[in-house]
Amino acid sequence: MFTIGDFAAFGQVSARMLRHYDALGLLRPAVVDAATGYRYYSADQFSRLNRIVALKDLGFSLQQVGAIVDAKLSAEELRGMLRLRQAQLEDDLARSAARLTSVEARLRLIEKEGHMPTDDVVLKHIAATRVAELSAISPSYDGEDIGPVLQPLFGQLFERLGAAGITPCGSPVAYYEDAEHDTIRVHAAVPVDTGSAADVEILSMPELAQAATIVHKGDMMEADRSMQTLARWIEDNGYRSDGYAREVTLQFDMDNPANWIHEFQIAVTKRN
Amino acid sequence: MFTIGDFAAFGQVSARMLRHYDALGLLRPAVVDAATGYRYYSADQFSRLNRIVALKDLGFSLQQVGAIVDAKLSAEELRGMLRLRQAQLEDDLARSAARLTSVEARLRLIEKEGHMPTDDVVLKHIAATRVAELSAISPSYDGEDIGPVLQPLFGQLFERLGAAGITPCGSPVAYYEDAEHDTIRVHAAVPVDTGSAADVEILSMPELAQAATIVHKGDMMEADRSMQTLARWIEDNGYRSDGYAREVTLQFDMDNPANWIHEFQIAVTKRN
DNA sequence: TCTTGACCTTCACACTGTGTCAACCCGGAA
DNA sequence: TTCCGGGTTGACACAGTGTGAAGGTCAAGA
Repeated sequence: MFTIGDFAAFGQVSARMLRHYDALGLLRPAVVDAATGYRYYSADQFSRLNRIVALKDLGFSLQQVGAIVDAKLSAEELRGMLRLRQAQLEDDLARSAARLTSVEARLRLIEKEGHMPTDDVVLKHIAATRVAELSAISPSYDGEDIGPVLQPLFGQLFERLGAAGITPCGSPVAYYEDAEHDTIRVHAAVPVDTGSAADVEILSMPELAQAATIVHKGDMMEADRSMQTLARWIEDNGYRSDGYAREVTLQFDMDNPANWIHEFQIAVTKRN
Repeated sequence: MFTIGDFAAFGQVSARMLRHYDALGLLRPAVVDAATGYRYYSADQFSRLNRIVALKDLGFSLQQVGAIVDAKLSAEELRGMLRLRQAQLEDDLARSAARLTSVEARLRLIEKEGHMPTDDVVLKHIAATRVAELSAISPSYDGEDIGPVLQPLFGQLFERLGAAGITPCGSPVAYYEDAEHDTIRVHAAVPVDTGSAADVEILSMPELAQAATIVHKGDMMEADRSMQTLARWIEDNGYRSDGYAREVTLQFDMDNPANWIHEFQIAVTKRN
């Protein structure tokens, strides 16, 4: 017979936990003194305790551990749980690794620049969106060329939507595609719930499973700054980017580009 | 201006969390309607939200995130936090990997044997212990040889301790060393707090930083069964064992070895 | 102007595993 | 008998997030 303290010390758990396991019915003391309430454990309860500890160390919750040790599960179910756990652990592993690269990337940045960046890149999932859009050709992927194409395009788009009585249900998005002869097709799109109009195209912008995003404040002429930060983050964190960035307009000010706020979203996949 | 729902949807957090961040002072809405209490966020708060999300994704607690984004920290402190985090992540990574091998080992076992083992191996840290002991030579490391040496040794040990008025403060431990001419030195030890006697040796059994342990029920003649389970676990989980196992007596019955309960403890280190 | 449905508010409880604190009781040694 | 270490119960705390109830608001359509 062991007192709770002795049993705990030997079993690598705290007395607190043994009481908790008692309360959960996971491990009942062999004897409880009716008068004093003292718990006494027998030596052969160590094997049950060990099962519990071993399972817990595998990362199972106490509830799962309870189900397993009380053999409420067939071998088949058990295998299922283990497989599930295995998958979760592989996931954990990947996530930890990704965090580690991120932290290391930040450390390198801080060593090099003496401070941490304040424009932060965030990985997002972007759902497919139904949009109304117009598109046109720009001679190059260059702020100077694109602006003059995009602005009137949005103007026209909103005008036509207004005429058709359609209200946008989200922020305007610009996106780009390579077109013939090294030109760029520029799309001006805006999410809409429902409705259609003959003079705008309605389509679904595909989801981006993983997109690296950054918020850019100010004139699009200075978009390069943010795009470089983004590119560097992608490089440093072990991703590869894919295609052109989408530009979501979060704040627009007709008169003062310095007040503009956009989010750039670029699809990425893990390298290796 | 975004309502909390829109801001949340765009920022990849739940509205619940935005309220929580507000409560923590981590991210206050740009405007709160005095009459209705509605929170409204401005577009340029996305960059702060992104910082928060990015830092949180690195695994920092909200409190730490708060300290970091409010720039209460020098670059030096920041670097310290990142280094610490880096170390923790490396740790996480190792732990996840170890769990994964364990789970995989169990899956293999279950595939091969159709059920999960009920004798569970647990990794423990064993602290250095002050013990009183006697030792003798056994011709081999073999149940048949060791038993007859060990039993009387413990008898004598307890007798002498009793005579010296010393009370053990833990369970008896047997351990082994190679001796000359392929013989084995057998130690019969028992933890004592204090006191000494001329006719027993007092020494400190060294700690075992990592020991794989298993509970063995029954006669020591059948110790092999448990030792094999132990050896296999060590192999399957990517450890290497080191020296002989210690045998801790948890339950002793003079008359019936079937009631004996021992724990075997063997020092291990990670392979690779 | 009224209804409706989606969205907002606060408050509160839940989860998990563990530590810690308080107030009090018990067992064995001096 | 007294004292101390250790036992008992009960409660609160952490962190981050989900969920639900009870009720107020906004915007669009009838």
